[in-house]
Amino acid sequence: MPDYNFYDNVYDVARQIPAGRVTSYGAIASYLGTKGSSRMVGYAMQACGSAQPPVPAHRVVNRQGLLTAKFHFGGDTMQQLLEAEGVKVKDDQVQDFKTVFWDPAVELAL
DNA sequence: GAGGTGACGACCC
DNA sequence: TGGGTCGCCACCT
Repeated sequence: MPDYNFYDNVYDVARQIPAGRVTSYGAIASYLGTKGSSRMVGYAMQACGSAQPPVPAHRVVNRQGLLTAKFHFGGDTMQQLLEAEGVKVKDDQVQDFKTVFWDPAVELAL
């Protein structure tokens, strides 16, 4: 791995999330080998606004499929974006979460 | 240089 | 089954 930092790694994985799919902070953290640092993933997302190209942070939710990031988007922006991609969102929670769940450790495995 | 913070997760009761 | 607490590690002040 080159000079890639933890943030860059998180961004890289998040940008690989296909539309209509979502993943969790822990899944990304685990894929990066820092599952214990799930917070770091979320923290990195906080700075995703400065990342280039922009990171689809709206496709990243917590382990419960809850739109925790929505609170930071500042409105229903996150839910609107997810629904626009085909992800059903109800009560700030992703419907059929396990179905639309995109695990980098599996999809990007090998 | 040290302390506090945080978009989470897992364990314990 | 649900709520509360601790741990984690990088970034900011």
